[in-house]
Parts: sequence; C-alpha cells; structure tokens
Amino acid sequence: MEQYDSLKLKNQLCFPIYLCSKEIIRKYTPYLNKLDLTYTQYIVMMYLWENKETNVKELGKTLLLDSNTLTPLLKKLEQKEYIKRNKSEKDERNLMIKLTEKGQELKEQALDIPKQIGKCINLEKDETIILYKTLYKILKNIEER
Amino acid sequence: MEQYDSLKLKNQLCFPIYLCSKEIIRKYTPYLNKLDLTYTQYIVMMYLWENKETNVKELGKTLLLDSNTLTPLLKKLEQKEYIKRNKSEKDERNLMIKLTEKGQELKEQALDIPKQIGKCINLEKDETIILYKTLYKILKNIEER
DNA sequence: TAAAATTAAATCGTATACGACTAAAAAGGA
DNA sequence: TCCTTTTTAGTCGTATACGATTTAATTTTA
Repeated sequence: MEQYDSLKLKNQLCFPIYLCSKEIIRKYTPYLNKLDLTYTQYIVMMYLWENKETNVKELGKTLLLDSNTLTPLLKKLEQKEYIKRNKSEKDERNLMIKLTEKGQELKEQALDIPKQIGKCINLEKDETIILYKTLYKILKNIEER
Repeated sequence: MEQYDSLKLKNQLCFPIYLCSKEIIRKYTPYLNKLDLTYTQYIVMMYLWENKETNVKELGKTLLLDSNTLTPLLKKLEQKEYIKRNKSEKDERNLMIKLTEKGQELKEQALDIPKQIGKCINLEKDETIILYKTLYKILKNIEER
C-alpha cells in the first residue's frame, strides 16, 4: 500500500455512496415530476402516508433534516395543497403537519414508482438485504461517535 | 405484503443510501473545515491529487457532475489558490484545471482524514468490500437503463 | 469553404442542505 | 411567581445539485 493510496477516489467508501444517492435520485426525477414532487418532498410524503400527522421535529428525526431545510420545503408542499400546517393547540411551539385529501390521493399515483426504480437498480434479493443491513449499520455507527 | 408496503420508507433502498451519504459527509465536515474545503471540493482535490491536470468535462465524467455545478466550485478553489484554471491552447473550448503548489501541499494535511472517517463508519473488512461491489453494481446498472 | 451541427463551459432559476442565529413558547427552579 | 433554561420553528447566508438555455470554439458536411 502506497503512502497516498488512502486518498485515492476509488478507496473512498463515501464516494460511491454519494454517487449512488445522486444517481438513484436522478432516476426518480421523471416519475416524481408527474406528481409535482422533488425527491425530498417525496420522502416527506411517504412519511405522511404512513403516519398521517406529525410535526417538524418528529419528521426531522426520521429524515435527518432540520427546520432550516424542512420549513421552506413544507411551505411548498402546502402551496401544492398536499399538506396542511397548523400550530398545535396543546403546545404552540409545535407545528402540526397533516395530509390533505389531495395529498392522500397522491399515494395511488405513487404506487408504481418503487417497482420502476427497483428495475433500474436491479440487484438480487439477497444483495439488497445485505446492502440494507450494512447501510443501517453505518448509520448506527455514525450517530454513536 | 400489504398493498402500500412498497411505499413505506423502510422499504426504500434509496432512503438509507441518501441518509448515509448526508451523514458521512457531515462527519467529514470538521476535518475538511481545517483544510477550508467542502466535501465536493474535497473530491475534486482528490481527483487532482491523482491526476494533476484535467478539464471540466473529464472531471465531471468521474464525479458525475456537470459544468453548472463545477464552474462555480472550481472558481472558488481558484480563489483559495488550490488550483489554476486556464483555457487549453489546443482547443479553447476546454478549460484546463491544474493543481497549484499550495493545492499539492494540501494533500499532506488530508492524509489522516480517511482513517478518521473509517473509524466512524467502523465496518468489517469483508462488509466493506461487499458494499463497494454492490454500490458500483448499482451505478453500472443505473447508467445502462 | 461556408453553413450546419456538435461540443465544452458558463449562466440562470429553482430546490435542497446545513451551520449559526433569532423568536416565541413552555418548562423548571429559586 | 418571576427569571432562567430549554425546546421548537423560522430566518439567513453559503454551497451544492441540476434541468434548461446560452455562448464560443471546433468539427462536419453539403
């Protein structure tokens, strides 16, 4: 191993992760355009399709995003009438995020997207499972140190 | 499998990839701040530490970035005097990117970063190898379709 | 060889992403 | 209770990221 090998791009684990993230998201784009969503808006909608109601803090904990990113994004989703933003009555510091009818209906149109993306990525079942496990292990390790 | 399971966040392969990319880059930040680099600037510098000279097109092919992202980024690296940007004499459409002395010296200061990040990610050797292989397979599959 | 097509970089507009800070509300303690 | 601390969103500034378009240089072709 040469002295500078550790600085070569091909030896950086983060590099292909960064590339994959960008390139898979790029693959999502044409499908998401049809729903008038960006990728980040899409994962917010997925969270809401599962949970119906949340607040900025909760959402941020799952998506690992802070209010500085979420606030403007949620305002855009409200403009599109996919969600409603309202202060909690119990604790006015909390902003409650709720799906609208229109936001709920969008879920139907999204149903085909995962299959299309899966076809692009095209991994074997067991490769996919190992990949998941490793990625979540990295996330766990990182948050710990 | 329920009808909507495919739309759950935990079943999205892209989601943990996206999170890992963000979170690993976040780990880089304090180290890169010392070198006055962002993550994207860092991978540009890594490319140049390996190749000494390139142009925007070549660089973009490796980093999967276009001139719309690279042009302002390279101007910033030039301001910091890590690189020089000059039109090629052979073909004036090409902008040649060259390391400066100062940019070359930065490599020494970066030498410890990969080890520190590796400690954070903290995977077994064989896990890492499989992860690399799978990520590059995804990239290959994606570019094909 | 002159016009058309192609190529490379730059520019523009929009949307994250995030560190640092601010404002408002709630919780806690003397 | 009043004051301090904590919590939650929001704001601001900087830096990507990228689709679409523009500009300039080169190559192709009629």
